[in-house]
Amino acid sequence: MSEHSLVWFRRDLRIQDNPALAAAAGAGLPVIAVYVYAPEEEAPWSPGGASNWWLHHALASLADELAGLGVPLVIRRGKSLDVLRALADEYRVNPVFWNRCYEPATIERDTAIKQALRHQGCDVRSFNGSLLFEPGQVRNRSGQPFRVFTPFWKHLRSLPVERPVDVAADQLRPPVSTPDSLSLESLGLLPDIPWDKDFYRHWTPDRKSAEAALQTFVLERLESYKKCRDLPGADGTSMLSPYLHWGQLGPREVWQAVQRTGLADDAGGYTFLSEIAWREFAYHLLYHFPDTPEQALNETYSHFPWEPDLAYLQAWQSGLTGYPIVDAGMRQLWKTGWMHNRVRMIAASFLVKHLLQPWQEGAAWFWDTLVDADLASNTMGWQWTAGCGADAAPYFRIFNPILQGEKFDPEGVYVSTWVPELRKLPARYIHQPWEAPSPVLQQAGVKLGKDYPKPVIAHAAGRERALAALSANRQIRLDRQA
DNA sequence: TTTTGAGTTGTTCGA
DNA sequence: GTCGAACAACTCAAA
Repeated sequence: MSEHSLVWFRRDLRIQDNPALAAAAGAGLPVIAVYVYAPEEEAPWSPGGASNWWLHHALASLADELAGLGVPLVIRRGKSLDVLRALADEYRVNPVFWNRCYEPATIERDTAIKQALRHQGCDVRSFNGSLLFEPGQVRNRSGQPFRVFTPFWKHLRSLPVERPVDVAADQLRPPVSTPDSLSLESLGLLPDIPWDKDFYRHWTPDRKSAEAALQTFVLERLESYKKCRDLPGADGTSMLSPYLHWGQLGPREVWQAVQRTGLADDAGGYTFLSEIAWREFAYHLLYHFPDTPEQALNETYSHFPWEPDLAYLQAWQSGLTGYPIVDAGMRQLWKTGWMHNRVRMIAASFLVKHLLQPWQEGAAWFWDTLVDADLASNTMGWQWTAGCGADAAPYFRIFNPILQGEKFDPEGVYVSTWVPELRKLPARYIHQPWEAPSPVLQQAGVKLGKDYPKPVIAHAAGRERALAALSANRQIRLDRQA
Protein backbone atom coordinates (compact mmCIF):
# COMPACT_ATOMS: atom_id res chain seq x y z
CA MET A 1 0.00 0.00 0.00
CA SER A 2 1.35 3.34 -0.89
CA GLU A 3 1.24 6.06 1.70
CA HIS A 4 3.12 8.96 0.07
CA SER A 5 4.06 10.39 -3.23
CA LEU A 6 7.48 11.97 -3.58
CA VAL A 7 8.65 15.03 -5.51
CA TRP A 8 12.34 15.11 -6.23
CA PHE A 9 13.39 18.76 -6.70
CA ARG A 10 16.45 19.44 -8.81
CA ARG A 11 16.56 22.35 -11.27
CA ASP A 12 12.94 23.35 -10.74
CA LEU A 13 13.05 25.24 -7.46
CA ARG A 14 9.58 26.74 -7.61
CA ILE A 15 6.02 25.91 -6.67
CA GLN A 16 4.06 27.53 -9.49
CA ASP A 17 4.38 26.12 -13.00
CA ASN A 18 5.99 23.01 -11.58
CA PRO A 19 4.57 20.00 -13.46
CA ALA A 20 5.97 17.41 -11.05
CA LEU A 21 4.48 19.19 -8.07
CA ALA A 22 1.19 19.64 -9.89
CA ALA A 23 1.11 15.88 -10.47
CA ALA A 24 1.79 15.26 -6.79
CA ALA A 25 -1.03 17.61 -5.82
CA GLY A 26 -3.30 15.79 -8.22
CA ALA A 27 -2.33 12.37 -6.89
CA GLY A 28 -3.95 13.17 -3.56
CA LEU A 29 -1.40 11.37 -1.40
CA PRO A 30 0.65 13.02 1.35
CA VAL A 31 3.77 14.44 -0.31
CA ILE A 32 7.42 14.08 0.54
CA ALA A 33 9.45 16.88 -1.06
CA VAL A 34 13.15 16.17 -1.26
CA TYR A 35 16.32 17.79 -2.50
CA VAL A 36 19.35 15.52 -2.76
CA TYR A 37 22.70 17.23 -2.78
CA ALA A 38 24.91 15.04 -4.96
CA PRO A 39 27.25 17.29 -6.94
CA GLU A 40 29.61 14.42 -7.78
CA GLU A 41 26.87 12.94 -9.96
CA GLU A 42 27.25 15.87 -12.32
CA ALA A 43 31.04 15.67 -12.51
CA PRO A 44 33.04 17.12 -14.13
CA TRP A 45 30.36 19.80 -14.30
CA SER A 46 29.37 19.96 -10.66
CA PRO A 47 28.13 23.44 -9.84
CA GLY A 48 30.90 25.96 -9.20
CA GLY A 49 31.31 28.38 -6.31
CA ALA A 50 28.99 31.10 -7.58
CA SER A 51 26.32 28.58 -8.56
CA ASN A 52 26.43 27.02 -5.11
CA TRP A 53 25.90 30.42 -3.56
CA TRP A 54 22.76 30.85 -5.62
CA LEU A 55 21.62 27.30 -4.94
CA HIS A 56 21.81 27.87 -1.19
CA HIS A 57 19.44 30.81 -1.34
CA ALA A 58 17.16 29.20 -3.89
CA LEU A 59 16.75 26.19 -1.62
CA ALA A 60 16.07 28.41 1.37
CA SER A 61 13.37 30.18 -0.61
CA LEU A 62 11.82 26.94 -1.81
CA ALA A 63 11.85 25.49 1.71
CA ASP A 64 10.04 28.59 2.99
CA GLU A 65 7.39 28.40 0.34
CA LEU A 66 6.83 24.71 0.87
CA ALA A 67 6.68 25.14 4.62
CA GLY A 68 3.93 27.70 4.06
CA LEU A 69 1.96 24.91 2.42
CA GLY A 70 2.66 22.55 5.28
CA VAL A 71 5.12 20.43 3.33
CA PRO A 72 8.68 20.40 4.67
CA LEU A 73 11.60 20.30 2.24
CA VAL A 74 13.71 17.29 3.11
CA ILE A 75 17.38 17.87 2.37
CA ARG A 76 19.63 14.86 2.03
CA ARG A 77 23.13 14.18 0.86
CA GLY A 78 24.41 11.00 -0.76
CA LYS A 79 23.83 9.04 -3.92
CA SER A 80 20.48 10.12 -5.33
CA LEU A 81 19.35 6.57 -5.96
CA ASP A 82 20.21 5.45 -2.41
CA VAL A 83 18.38 8.39 -0.90
CA LEU A 84 15.27 7.92 -3.02
CA ARG A 85 15.23 4.19 -2.42
CA ALA A 86 15.57 4.60 1.32
CA LEU A 87 12.75 7.13 1.42
CA ALA A 88 10.59 5.01 -0.84
CA ASP A 89 11.03 1.99 1.43
CA GLU A 90 10.63 3.71 4.74
CA TYR A 91 7.71 5.96 3.84
CA ARG A 92 5.94 3.61 1.44
CA VAL A 93 6.31 5.93 -1.50
CA ASN A 94 4.59 5.47 -4.82
CA PRO A 95 4.73 7.23 -7.20
CA VAL A 96 7.83 9.43 -7.57
CA PHE A 97 7.65 12.64 -9.61
CA TRP A 98 10.37 14.85 -11.02
CA ASN A 99 11.05 17.36 -13.75
CA ARG A 100 13.68 16.33 -16.22
CA CYS A 101 17.27 17.57 -16.50
CA TYR A 102 19.04 17.49 -19.85
CA GLU A 103 22.81 17.35 -19.36
CA PRO A 104 24.54 14.15 -20.46
CA ALA A 105 25.43 13.16 -16.89
CA THR A 106 22.00 13.91 -15.44
CA ILE A 107 20.21 12.10 -18.26
CA GLU A 108 22.30 9.01 -17.65
CA ARG A 109 21.78 9.15 -13.89
CA ASP A 110 18.04 9.75 -14.09
CA THR A 111 17.52 6.98 -16.60
CA ALA A 112 19.24 4.52 -14.29
CA ILE A 113 17.27 5.75 -11.28
CA LYS A 114 13.99 5.55 -13.10
CA GLN A 115 14.74 1.98 -14.08
CA ALA A 116 15.86 0.97 -10.59
CA LEU A 117 12.83 2.48 -8.87
CA ARG A 118 10.45 0.90 -11.32
CA HIS A 119 12.21 -2.37 -10.81
CA GLN A 120 11.33 -2.25 -7.14
CA GLY A 121 7.74 -1.55 -8.00
CA CYS A 122 7.75 2.22 -7.63
CA ASP A 123 6.15 4.15 -10.45
CA VAL A 124 8.14 7.12 -11.73
CA ARG A 125 6.72 9.96 -13.76
CA SER A 126 8.95 12.68 -15.15
CA PHE A 127 7.93 15.97 -16.76
CA ASN A 128 9.28 18.84 -18.76
CA GLY A 129 9.49 21.82 -16.43
CA SER A 130 12.61 23.53 -17.71
CA LEU A 131 12.20 23.99 -21.46
CA LEU A 132 9.56 25.11 -23.91
CA PHE A 133 10.06 21.91 -25.88
CA GLU A 134 11.79 18.60 -25.30
CA PRO A 135 15.15 18.80 -27.07
CA GLY A 136 14.85 15.33 -28.55
CA GLN A 137 11.56 16.12 -30.24
CA VAL A 138 12.67 19.08 -32.32
CA ARG A 139 13.97 17.99 -35.72
CA ASN A 140 14.43 19.53 -39.12
CA ARG A 141 12.69 18.18 -42.20
CA SER A 142 15.30 15.53 -42.75
CA GLY A 143 14.74 14.28 -39.21
CA GLN A 144 18.14 15.60 -38.09
CA PRO A 145 18.84 17.98 -35.22
CA PHE A 146 19.17 21.62 -36.26
CA ARG A 147 22.67 23.03 -36.41
CA VAL A 148 21.73 26.54 -37.47
CA PHE A 149 19.73 28.84 -35.25
CA THR A 150 17.48 30.63 -37.72
CA PRO A 151 15.77 27.52 -39.13
CA PHE A 152 15.50 26.22 -35.56
CA TRP A 153 13.84 29.44 -34.44
CA LYS A 154 11.50 29.47 -37.41
CA HIS A 155 10.51 25.92 -36.61
CA LEU A 156 9.96 26.76 -32.94
CA ARG A 157 7.66 29.62 -33.83
CA SER A 158 5.42 27.20 -35.65
CA LEU A 159 4.94 25.12 -32.49
CA PRO A 160 2.44 26.00 -29.77
CA VAL A 161 4.03 26.95 -26.45
CA GLU A 162 2.09 25.42 -23.59
CA ARG A 163 0.74 27.59 -20.82
CA PRO A 164 2.42 27.44 -17.41
CA VAL A 165 1.15 24.55 -15.32
CA ASP A 166 -1.37 25.44 -12.66
CA VAL A 167 -0.38 23.89 -9.34
CA ALA A 168 -3.24 23.30 -6.92
CA ALA A 169 -0.99 24.05 -3.97
CA ASP A 170 -3.86 23.90 -1.49
CA GLN A 171 -4.32 20.26 -2.46
CA LEU A 172 -0.84 19.34 -1.29
CA ARG A 173 -0.98 17.14 1.77
CA PRO A 174 1.80 17.08 4.32
CA PRO A 175 3.62 13.79 4.94
CA VAL A 176 2.21 11.46 7.56
CA SER A 177 5.53 11.59 9.35
CA THR A 178 8.36 13.86 8.35
CA PRO A 179 11.64 12.31 7.21
CA ASP A 180 14.87 13.55 8.77
CA SER A 181 16.48 16.41 6.97
CA LEU A 182 19.93 17.92 6.97
CA SER A 183 20.14 21.62 7.62
CA LEU A 184 20.73 23.71 4.55
CA GLU A 185 23.85 25.16 6.18
CA SER A 186 25.37 21.73 6.58
CA LEU A 187 25.67 21.40 2.80
CA GLY A 188 28.40 24.02 2.92
CA LEU A 189 27.21 25.83 -0.19
CA LEU A 190 28.19 29.27 1.06
CA PRO A 191 31.84 30.32 0.85
CA ASP A 192 34.15 30.19 3.87
CA ILE A 193 35.83 33.42 2.90
CA PRO A 194 33.34 36.21 2.20
CA TRP A 195 33.93 36.73 -1.50
CA ASP A 196 30.18 36.81 -1.91
CA LYS A 197 29.52 40.02 -0.03
CA ASP A 198 28.93 42.04 -3.19
CA PHE A 199 26.60 39.39 -4.54
CA TYR A 200 23.99 40.41 -2.00
CA ARG A 201 23.96 43.93 -3.37
CA HIS A 202 23.19 42.69 -6.86
CA TRP A 203 20.94 39.69 -6.37
CA THR A 204 18.04 38.46 -4.33
CA PRO A 205 17.84 34.80 -5.27
CA ASP A 206 14.35 33.97 -4.08
CA ARG A 207 11.13 33.24 -5.92
CA LYS A 208 9.41 36.50 -4.98
CA SER A 209 12.29 38.43 -6.46
CA ALA A 210 12.25 36.23 -9.54
CA GLU A 211 8.61 37.12 -10.16
CA ALA A 212 9.31 40.77 -9.47
CA ALA A 213 12.31 40.76 -11.81
CA LEU A 214 10.20 39.24 -14.57
CA GLN A 215 7.40 41.76 -14.09
CA THR A 216 9.72 44.74 -13.92
CA PHE A 217 11.52 43.60 -17.01
CA VAL A 218 8.49 43.05 -19.21
CA LEU A 219 6.78 46.22 -18.02
CA GLU A 220 9.73 48.58 -18.06
CA ARG A 221 12.48 47.28 -20.30
CA LEU A 222 11.00 44.90 -22.85
CA GLU A 223 9.95 47.64 -25.24
CA SER A 224 13.47 49.01 -25.50
CA TYR A 225 15.15 45.63 -25.22
CA LYS A 226 16.37 45.48 -28.78
CA LYS A 227 17.97 48.87 -28.55
CA CYS A 228 19.39 48.66 -25.04
CA ARG A 229 20.39 45.05 -24.60
CA ASP A 230 23.80 45.63 -26.14
CA LEU A 231 24.75 48.54 -23.89
CA PRO A 232 26.51 47.17 -20.82
CA GLY A 233 26.32 50.54 -19.07
CA ALA A 234 22.50 50.52 -19.25
CA ASP A 235 20.00 48.24 -17.51
CA GLY A 236 18.91 46.79 -20.81
CA THR A 237 18.95 43.04 -20.30
CA SER A 238 16.47 40.91 -18.41
CA MET A 239 18.93 39.53 -15.85
CA LEU A 240 16.63 36.52 -15.52
CA SER A 241 19.27 33.93 -16.42
CA PRO A 242 20.07 32.62 -12.91
CA TYR A 243 16.37 32.33 -12.06
CA LEU A 244 15.82 30.39 -15.26
CA HIS A 245 18.83 28.18 -14.68
CA TRP A 246 17.66 27.09 -11.24
CA GLY A 247 14.06 26.88 -12.26
CA GLN A 248 12.87 29.65 -9.98
CA LEU A 249 11.22 30.80 -13.16
CA GLY A 250 9.99 28.45 -15.84
CA PRO A 251 10.46 29.40 -19.49
CA ARG A 252 6.72 29.08 -20.03
CA GLU A 253 6.06 31.66 -17.34
CA VAL A 254 8.50 33.98 -19.07
CA TRP A 255 6.93 33.32 -22.45
CA GLN A 256 3.45 34.02 -21.13
CA ALA A 257 4.54 37.21 -19.38
CA VAL A 258 5.86 38.51 -22.70
CA GLN A 259 2.68 37.52 -24.56
CA ARG A 260 0.58 39.35 -21.99
CA THR A 261 2.32 42.64 -22.64
CA GLY A 262 1.16 42.54 -26.24
CA LEU A 263 4.73 43.31 -27.29
CA ALA A 264 5.61 39.79 -28.45
CA ASP A 265 5.65 40.81 -32.10
CA ASP A 266 7.30 44.17 -31.57
CA ALA A 267 11.02 44.60 -31.92
CA GLY A 268 11.80 44.34 -28.22
CA GLY A 269 9.51 41.44 -27.43
CA TYR A 270 10.47 39.51 -30.53
CA THR A 271 14.18 39.93 -29.86
CA PHE A 272 13.79 38.83 -26.27
CA LEU A 273 11.77 35.76 -27.22
CA SER A 274 14.49 34.85 -29.68
CA GLU A 275 16.93 34.89 -26.76
CA ILE A 276 14.69 32.43 -24.95
CA ALA A 277 14.84 30.39 -28.15
CA TRP A 278 18.64 30.54 -28.05
CA ARG A 279 18.44 28.94 -24.64
CA GLU A 280 16.30 26.20 -26.17
CA PHE A 281 18.78 25.85 -29.03
CA ALA A 282 21.64 25.40 -26.55
CA TYR A 283 19.79 22.53 -24.86
CA HIS A 284 18.92 21.05 -28.23
CA LEU A 285 22.61 21.06 -29.21
CA LEU A 286 23.82 19.65 -25.91
CA TYR A 287 21.24 16.90 -26.08
CA HIS A 288 22.20 15.85 -29.58
CA PHE A 289 25.94 16.46 -29.25
CA PRO A 290 26.73 15.42 -25.68
CA ASP A 291 30.52 15.60 -26.15
CA THR A 292 30.49 19.32 -26.80
CA PRO A 293 31.22 20.56 -23.25
CA GLU A 294 34.71 19.16 -23.82
CA GLN A 295 35.09 18.71 -27.56
CA ALA A 296 34.63 20.99 -30.53
CA LEU A 297 31.45 20.32 -32.49
CA ASN A 298 33.42 21.05 -35.62
CA GLU A 299 36.18 18.45 -35.58
CA THR A 300 38.42 20.69 -37.59
CA TYR A 301 39.14 22.40 -34.32
CA SER A 302 40.09 19.31 -32.30
CA HIS A 303 43.75 19.95 -33.04
CA PHE A 304 43.70 23.71 -33.12
CA PRO A 305 47.13 25.20 -32.34
CA TRP A 306 46.22 26.85 -29.05
CA GLU A 307 49.11 28.26 -27.06
CA PRO A 308 48.25 27.63 -23.41
CA ASP A 309 49.89 30.20 -21.19
CA LEU A 310 49.12 30.53 -17.49
CA ALA A 311 50.17 34.17 -17.30
CA TYR A 312 47.76 35.12 -20.08
CA LEU A 313 44.96 33.12 -18.53
CA GLN A 314 45.47 34.69 -15.12
CA ALA A 315 45.65 38.21 -16.53
CA TRP A 316 42.31 37.57 -18.20
CA GLN A 317 40.73 35.98 -15.14
CA SER A 318 41.75 38.82 -12.86
CA GLY A 319 40.72 41.60 -15.22
CA LEU A 320 44.26 42.82 -15.87
CA THR A 321 44.64 42.51 -19.64
CA GLY A 322 45.04 46.22 -20.21
CA TYR A 323 41.90 46.35 -22.36
CA PRO A 324 39.34 48.27 -20.29
CA ILE A 325 36.17 46.70 -21.70
CA VAL A 326 37.56 43.19 -21.19
CA ASP A 327 38.82 43.94 -17.70
CA ALA A 328 35.55 45.62 -16.73
CA GLY A 329 33.67 42.49 -17.73
CA MET A 330 35.97 40.13 -15.90
CA ARG A 331 35.77 42.21 -12.74
CA GLN A 332 32.01 42.49 -12.95
CA LEU A 333 31.94 38.72 -13.18
CA TRP A 334 34.18 38.27 -10.16
CA LYS A 335 32.30 40.79 -8.05
CA THR A 336 28.71 39.93 -8.96
CA GLY A 337 28.73 36.44 -10.50
CA TRP A 338 27.36 37.84 -13.73
CA MET A 339 28.59 39.60 -16.86
CA HIS A 340 26.67 41.55 -19.47
CA ASN A 341 26.11 39.45 -22.59
CA ARG A 342 27.81 41.83 -25.00
CA VAL A 343 30.87 41.89 -22.76
CA ARG A 344 30.85 38.10 -22.42
CA MET A 345 31.37 37.94 -26.18
CA ILE A 346 34.11 40.54 -26.17
CA ALA A 347 35.97 38.98 -23.23
CA ALA A 348 35.58 35.46 -24.61
CA SER A 349 36.75 36.46 -28.06
CA PHE A 350 39.77 38.18 -26.53
CA LEU A 351 40.80 35.08 -24.57
CA VAL A 352 40.34 32.72 -27.47
CA LYS A 353 41.64 34.84 -30.33
CA HIS A 354 44.02 37.51 -29.05
CA LEU A 355 45.47 35.28 -26.36
CA LEU A 356 45.05 31.93 -28.17
CA GLN A 357 43.91 30.17 -25.02
CA PRO A 358 41.72 27.08 -25.44
CA TRP A 359 38.01 27.92 -25.22
CA GLN A 360 37.65 25.15 -22.64
CA GLU A 361 39.70 27.25 -20.19
CA GLY A 362 37.33 30.14 -20.60
CA ALA A 363 34.31 27.87 -20.28
CA ALA A 364 35.71 26.42 -17.04
CA TRP A 365 36.27 29.88 -15.56
CA PHE A 366 32.78 31.05 -16.45
CA TRP A 367 31.41 27.81 -15.07
CA ASP A 368 32.96 28.48 -11.70
CA THR A 369 32.22 32.19 -11.44
CA LEU A 370 28.77 32.70 -12.98
CA VAL A 371 25.63 32.48 -10.88
CA ASP A 372 23.78 31.59 -14.10
CA ALA A 373 26.34 28.96 -15.18
CA ASP A 374 24.44 26.59 -17.43
CA LEU A 375 26.17 23.75 -19.21
CA ALA A 376 24.13 24.08 -22.38
CA SER A 377 24.39 27.85 -22.76
CA ASN A 378 28.00 28.05 -21.62
CA THR A 379 29.09 25.34 -24.03
CA MET A 380 27.26 26.82 -26.96
CA GLY A 381 28.51 30.32 -26.25
CA TRP A 382 32.16 29.39 -25.99
CA GLN A 383 32.11 27.17 -29.04
CA TRP A 384 30.38 29.88 -30.98
CA THR A 385 33.04 32.39 -30.01
CA ALA A 386 35.88 30.02 -30.78
CA GLY A 387 34.39 29.34 -34.19
CA CYS A 388 34.04 25.60 -33.68
CA GLY A 389 30.37 25.44 -32.67
CA ALA A 390 26.96 25.65 -34.29
CA ASP A 391 26.30 28.82 -36.26
CA ALA A 392 29.85 29.75 -35.38
CA ALA A 393 31.41 33.11 -35.85
CA PRO A 394 33.44 33.10 -39.07
CA TYR A 395 37.18 32.82 -38.49
CA PHE A 396 37.75 36.41 -39.54
CA ARG A 397 35.33 37.79 -37.02
CA ILE A 398 37.77 38.87 -34.37
CA PHE A 399 36.27 41.41 -32.03
CA ASN A 400 38.29 44.57 -31.71
CA PRO A 401 38.06 45.35 -27.98
CA ILE A 402 38.64 49.05 -28.57
CA LEU A 403 35.98 49.45 -31.24
CA GLN A 404 33.54 47.32 -29.28
CA GLY A 405 34.10 49.47 -26.22
CA GLU A 406 33.59 52.69 -28.15
CA LYS A 407 30.53 51.38 -29.91
CA PHE A 408 28.68 49.88 -26.96
CA ASP A 409 30.03 51.90 -24.04
CA PRO A 410 30.60 55.25 -25.76
CA GLU A 411 30.72 57.33 -22.59
CA GLY A 412 32.74 54.75 -20.70
CA VAL A 413 30.04 54.36 -18.06
CA TYR A 414 30.52 50.62 -17.80
CA VAL A 415 34.31 50.80 -17.71
CA SER A 416 34.22 53.51 -15.05
CA THR A 417 31.99 51.36 -12.87
CA TRP A 418 34.18 48.27 -12.92
CA VAL A 419 37.62 49.71 -13.58
CA PRO A 420 37.47 52.71 -11.26
CA GLU A 421 41.13 53.54 -11.70
CA LEU A 422 40.24 54.78 -15.21
CA ARG A 423 37.12 56.75 -14.33
CA LYS A 424 38.76 60.14 -14.65
CA LEU A 425 39.97 59.49 -18.18
CA PRO A 426 38.02 61.30 -20.90
CA ALA A 427 35.69 59.05 -22.88
CA ARG A 428 37.92 59.45 -25.90
CA TYR A 429 40.70 57.51 -24.21
CA ILE A 430 38.90 55.31 -21.76
CA HIS A 431 38.91 52.33 -24.11
CA GLN A 432 42.54 52.81 -25.07
CA PRO A 433 44.38 54.50 -22.22
CA TRP A 434 47.76 53.77 -23.81
CA GLU A 435 46.86 56.27 -26.53
CA ALA A 436 46.27 59.07 -24.07
CA PRO A 437 48.93 61.79 -24.00
CA SER A 438 50.94 61.87 -20.77
CA PRO A 439 49.34 65.05 -19.42
CA VAL A 440 45.90 63.49 -19.86
CA LEU A 441 46.98 60.36 -18.04
CA GLN A 442 48.58 62.41 -15.33
CA GLN A 443 45.50 64.53 -14.83
CA ALA A 444 43.40 61.38 -14.59
CA GLY A 445 45.78 60.02 -12.02
CA VAL A 446 46.75 57.01 -14.10
CA LYS A 447 50.26 55.69 -14.45
CA LEU A 448 50.14 52.93 -17.02
CA GLY A 449 51.89 49.80 -15.90
CA LYS A 450 51.34 50.82 -12.29
CA ASP A 451 47.75 51.86 -11.64
CA TYR A 452 46.45 50.01 -14.67
CA PRO A 453 48.30 47.50 -16.87
CA LYS A 454 49.59 48.14 -20.34
CA PRO A 455 47.92 45.86 -22.94
CA VAL A 456 49.12 42.25 -22.60
CA ILE A 457 49.27 42.17 -26.38
CA ALA A 458 48.78 44.84 -29.03
CA HIS A 459 45.45 44.46 -30.81
CA ALA A 460 46.96 44.29 -34.30
CA ALA A 461 49.57 41.72 -33.25
CA GLY A 462 46.96 39.59 -31.47
CA ARG A 463 44.68 39.74 -34.45
CA GLU A 464 47.42 38.74 -36.87
CA ARG A 465 48.52 35.86 -34.66
CA ALA A 466 44.95 34.58 -34.40
CA LEU A 467 44.43 34.79 -38.15
CA ALA A 468 47.69 32.89 -38.68
CA ALA A 469 46.64 30.15 -36.26
CA LEU A 470 43.21 29.91 -37.87
CA SER A 471 44.73 29.72 -41.30
CA ALA A 472 47.23 27.06 -40.16
CA ASN A 473 44.34 25.07 -38.71
CA ARG A 474 42.51 25.31 -41.99
CA GLN A 475 45.59 24.14 -43.83
CA ILE A 476 45.86 21.08 -41.59
CA ARG A 477 42.30 20.18 -42.48
CA LEU A 478 42.86 20.66 -46.17
CA ASP A 479 45.98 18.49 -46.01
CA ARG A 480 44.03 15.76 -44.26
CA GLN A 481 41.36 15.85 -46.92
CA ALA A 482 43.94 15.59 -49.69
C1' DT B 1 15.74 16.62 -57.37
C1' DT B 2 18.86 20.19 -57.68
C1' DT B 3 20.01 24.78 -57.07
C1' DT B 4 20.29 28.80 -54.68
C1' DG B 5 20.40 32.11 -51.08
C1' DA B 6 20.77 33.34 -46.50
C1' DG B 7 22.61 32.80 -42.15
C1' DT B 8 22.94 36.75 -33.91
C1' DT B 9 26.14 39.56 -32.19
C1' DG B 10 32.54 42.06 -37.12
C1' DT B 11 36.74 44.33 -38.92
C1' DT B 12 39.66 46.13 -42.24
C1' DC B 13 40.89 48.04 -46.46
C1' DG B 14 40.64 50.87 -50.24
C1' DA B 15 37.94 53.87 -53.06
C1' DG C 1 34.09 60.44 -42.90
C1' DT C 2 31.35 56.92 -45.48
C1' DC C 3 30.66 52.84 -48.14
C1' DG C 4 31.05 48.35 -50.28
C1' DA C 5 33.77 44.35 -50.70
C1' DA C 6 36.24 40.75 -48.91
C1' DC C 7 37.19 37.70 -45.47
C1' DA C 8 35.33 30.17 -45.37
C1' DA C 9 32.78 26.58 -44.97
C1' DC C 10 28.71 24.52 -44.18
C1' DT C 11 23.66 23.96 -42.93
C1' DC C 12 18.98 24.27 -44.11
C1' DA C 13 14.93 25.10 -46.62
C1' DA C 14 12.60 27.49 -50.31
C1' DA C 15 12.26 27.78 -55.15
